[in-house]
Amino acid sequence: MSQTKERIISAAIHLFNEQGFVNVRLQNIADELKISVGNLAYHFKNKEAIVARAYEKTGEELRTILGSYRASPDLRDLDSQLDAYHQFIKQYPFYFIDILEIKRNHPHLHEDRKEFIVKMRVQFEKRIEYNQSRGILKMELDKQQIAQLADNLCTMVTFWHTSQAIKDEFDDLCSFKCSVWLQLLPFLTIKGKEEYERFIEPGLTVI
Amino acid sequence: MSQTKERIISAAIHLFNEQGFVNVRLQNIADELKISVGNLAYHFKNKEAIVARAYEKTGEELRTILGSYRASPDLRDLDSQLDAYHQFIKQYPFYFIDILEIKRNHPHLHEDRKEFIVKMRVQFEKRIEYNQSRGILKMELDKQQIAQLADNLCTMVTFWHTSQAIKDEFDDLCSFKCSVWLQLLPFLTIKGKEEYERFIEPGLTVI
DNA sequence: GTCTATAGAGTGATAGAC
DNA sequence: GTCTATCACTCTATAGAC
Repeated sequence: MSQTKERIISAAIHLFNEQGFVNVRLQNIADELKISVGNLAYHFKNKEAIVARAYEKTGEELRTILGSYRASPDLRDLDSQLDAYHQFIKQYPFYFIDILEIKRNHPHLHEDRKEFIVKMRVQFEKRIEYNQSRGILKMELDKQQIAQLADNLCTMVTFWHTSQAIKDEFDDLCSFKCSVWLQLLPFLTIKGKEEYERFIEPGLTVI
Repeated sequence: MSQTKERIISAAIHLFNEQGFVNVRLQNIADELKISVGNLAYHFKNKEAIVARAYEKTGEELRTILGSYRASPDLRDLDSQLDAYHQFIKQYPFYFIDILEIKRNHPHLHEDRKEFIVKMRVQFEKRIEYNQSRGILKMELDKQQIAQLADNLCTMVTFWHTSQAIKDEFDDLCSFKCSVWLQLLPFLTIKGKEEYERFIEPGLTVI
């Protein structure tokens, strides 16, 4: 991909992050790069192509994060993944705003998102089950509850940025981890609490 | 307020719920009512006035729900409030989409939302503390964790609809309650579990 | 109160010169 | 590859007849 093309996507993502892609005009992108709208048209057929490429790029990042899942995902491994998710959220907040706009007007991109969310949920489920089998998480959680918990975790990852934005609060890592970990902490066994305290940097007291 | 004016708001809300207020044209509202756009202009100065009135109306509903908070909010009382929140979410989903759009372009309406969310969070905190003092919720939760938990509950109420919409799932009451209750169940004491099982209709097994 | 007609301000896409 | 100019379209707001 040509350098200008790259720069266009980069500028577009930057603006999408701030205003949502619906509110970004081709003119805005052109201004940001000090090029003309006509030049934009040379590199991308239309606005949709720009949006699609931006989503493609974020998709690649997400795939990387989801691909880093290991066979033995202990608590520290989960915590690392949360770091990765947080970095992603900070870098591509636009992926989490205008979600329903994407669903309505770019069904293909929405399908991709759905796939990502399913994968994310399945990973959370596997993590929970694996850590149950290790005696790290309580066994009282049944299948249905594990699915529900994994679902809640996905919801938190997906909407945490917007939730912070409403409150005019920053996307800081600690706050993100607290939101996520609080949902898991009460299910830790004694052994689980030990592992958590040993490996995870403090921020939230173990319950 | 005149009957036509009421009908306009009603139609507007109906369309906002489906497409988000940004995507609803004055023409759409007029078509829905089989009146002209010019007539719309007679009743409302501009589109913003329609949006503002729609939000005003939802605000009144929210105020009612938040106002039903009682001095002794046991688990059953919380469960009733969840019923009310769910009904609200089903009736006014538009309140939960385009949130950032409102923030950008209608700061005044956004301030109202922020106030509501603060009140909701404070109520959740009070509920948690009250039920701790009753021996229904474990005392291990400290101030910071209570605040975090209340915050997570608000996030769930705010984004549950959108979360369901992404998955093409319906806004059914049971699913909503499961999402919320799962965050509280692990903190129930023995006594708390008894009260939960006694009063709350099953759906999620007590942990 | 309700209508038609139109002004006026974008916005995306395209043609064609350099 | 990059630019200017312009077209075609959408949407809100307004004027004025009935």
